[in-house]
Amino acid sequence: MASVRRPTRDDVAKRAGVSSAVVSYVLNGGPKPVGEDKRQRVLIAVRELGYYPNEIARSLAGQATRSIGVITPTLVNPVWAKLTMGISDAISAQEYLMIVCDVEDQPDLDQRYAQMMVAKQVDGVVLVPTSNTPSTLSILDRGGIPAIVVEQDVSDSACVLVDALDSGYRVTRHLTELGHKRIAMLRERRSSLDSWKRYLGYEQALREAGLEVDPALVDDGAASVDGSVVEGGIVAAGALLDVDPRPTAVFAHNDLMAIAVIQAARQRGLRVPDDLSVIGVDDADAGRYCDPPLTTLPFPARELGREAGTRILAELAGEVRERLSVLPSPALVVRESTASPHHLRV
Amino acid sequence: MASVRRPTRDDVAKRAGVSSAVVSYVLNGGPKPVGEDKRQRVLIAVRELGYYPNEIARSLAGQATRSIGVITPTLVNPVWAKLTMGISDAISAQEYLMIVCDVEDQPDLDQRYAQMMVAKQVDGVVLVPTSNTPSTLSILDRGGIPAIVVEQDVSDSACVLVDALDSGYRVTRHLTELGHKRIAMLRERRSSLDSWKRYLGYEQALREAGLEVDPALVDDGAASVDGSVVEGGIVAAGALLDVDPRPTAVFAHNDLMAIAVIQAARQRGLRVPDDLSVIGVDDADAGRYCDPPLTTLPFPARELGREAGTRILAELAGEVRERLSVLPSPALVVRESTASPHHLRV
DNA sequence: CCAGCATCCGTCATCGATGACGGGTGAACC
DNA sequence: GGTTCACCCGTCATCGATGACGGATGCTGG
Repeated sequence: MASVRRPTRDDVAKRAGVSSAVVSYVLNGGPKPVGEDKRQRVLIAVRELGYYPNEIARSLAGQATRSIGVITPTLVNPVWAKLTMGISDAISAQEYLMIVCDVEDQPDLDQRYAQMMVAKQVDGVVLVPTSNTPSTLSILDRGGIPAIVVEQDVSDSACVLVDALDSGYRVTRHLTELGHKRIAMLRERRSSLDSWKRYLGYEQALREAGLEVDPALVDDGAASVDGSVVEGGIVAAGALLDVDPRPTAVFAHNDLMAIAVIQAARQRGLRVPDDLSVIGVDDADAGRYCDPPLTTLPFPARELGREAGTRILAELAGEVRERLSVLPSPALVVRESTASPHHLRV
Repeated sequence: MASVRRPTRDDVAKRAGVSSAVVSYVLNGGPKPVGEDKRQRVLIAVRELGYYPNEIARSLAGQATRSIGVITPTLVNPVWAKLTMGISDAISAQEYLMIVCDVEDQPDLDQRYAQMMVAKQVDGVVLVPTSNTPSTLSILDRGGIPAIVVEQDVSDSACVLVDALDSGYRVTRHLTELGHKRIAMLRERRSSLDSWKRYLGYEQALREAGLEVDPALVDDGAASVDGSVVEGGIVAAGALLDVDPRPTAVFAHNDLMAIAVIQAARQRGLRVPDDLSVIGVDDADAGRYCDPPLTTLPFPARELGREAGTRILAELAGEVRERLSVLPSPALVVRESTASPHHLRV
């Protein structure tokens, strides 16, 4: 374990035979120019000592810590993991570091983390929806820390989200174009905003296709299916499949719920896509390799994160932007879980 | 945007009519006791002002930043994401924060991150294998920052890893117990240590079952299959399946490669598990929902992370431990991709 | 009544940087 | 040769905490 004290700026100054301010000037481009000879001597001393400034001290003196906090539900859900990487993409290019806090359903942990962010003086925070966004936001606000909210539209706060209405519309449109008339939607209770907007897109696509919205075909699922538990979803999916007349297609809130639908269908002896088309959202690994491979609308998590990171940095730079950033979903990935309904096929 | 200056310790002192040292004493349990009246006044002032110490300043003065750095290949791979959460489990309980750096195959980025960790004075670093571990370690070491390496056995460094030999042994044993005689192994080139140790376990299990190790049945796969690309693995898997006489079981390095094996088998008209048993490692989502559901040995990523976090903290506390922590794998999850070989069944 | 000793608490140097400010130096010009 | 002005660069207050150190206060006992 190295225990030699790291060289400080004063050490450099001494070795170069200049004052410590000059070292700062050379390194940070001070307000005044520095003579060429001294500049060289500083540079040499820096190299010889392997000096680099202590960020902690720099943060104290300056006002910035060059770090961004990320408060997220859980990295176990690949969507949030990708989002986090997107943030990293955007900020690491500017030499910012990322402090990651995963809340994972622990009540009030988001607020405690927010408090720690304030104490640690991060320059900004990206907040992925957790239990109590508003109070978390107000802690940050009181601490004077700019925040940007992802996938939630909180009034007065900068937000980044995907165009969920369009997502719902495009998914549903894919099904109507295949000729489906009875299209069910399996929503998710928790992420209400998204689910609701997708529902509006669903309605819109149905209307455009001249179809009625049948409330019996819309279900709010069970508890959220977060990264692993399909089992719970199977029950909800089953309810949808038992409606009479049975739907010929199901639009599930995410891929895991879509897989639940597939399994529920299998339990009832229905074949996918012959008897039932199923479509999800996210483009999760599980959907890619399940049977049949799932048609899905990818969720642009990484791009979302990138946008969030970029916006936070822009805000720090004093740029003003629209309060909302709305990103489009990528193109639909059509695999084998969707097809025209039976009666239309040869 | 709140812009009012946060109260400082001096503000508290002034309001309580005491000196600033007393505030510190009350808050941190100073070396000397504080009179009850003043203590109360400080506490009241703290509450009224909503004061909490500035961590940056505290870090400068004290020597600790109460933060741990994590340098990881990518959070897109759920294994590392879970590992990261495990670290968080361990350290957040002690009010430590986690700085996450994902390197994602960018050469030298690990070293740049290490340098930033030193500059930021994190108290410790958990290093998940990236391209050049040794030089990254030496940067940290020169900076006087304790590090712990995960899933790599670097001499002289504290390491945390799973008992890969035992993993390989148990996976293979499952197959021999089912009665398989020709068992292939699909290794991974990149994470050589793990793959090699599992191979040793594989050998051991074969020997115990009185079987020969046939080099033709061991393949080093193509490039790593990291979180998404199964396609590349299919080719390597195919080569294994074309050996004559054909293996009746394949032990794949991870679930995604196992899925590749399943797909290669399907391309050849082989049925799993009737004609071929397939087993993977990790317990990934994809394996749970693929067809047939994959038998797999879960990889205790979260526990690994927890152990790494705990050890770093222990080291900071001055506790001395064994250089190596070796964790066992969890119990095998038997699903439907493994069965007794054809000729043994009724 | 005062020395002696606890007990409290305030002063201040320190951590390692930043950058405003002002003083010194030398060249140019009159 | 003296003034003036640029141009450099060193001094020092500051950021917001910590905690060693020693001074003041009050109580006790001789």
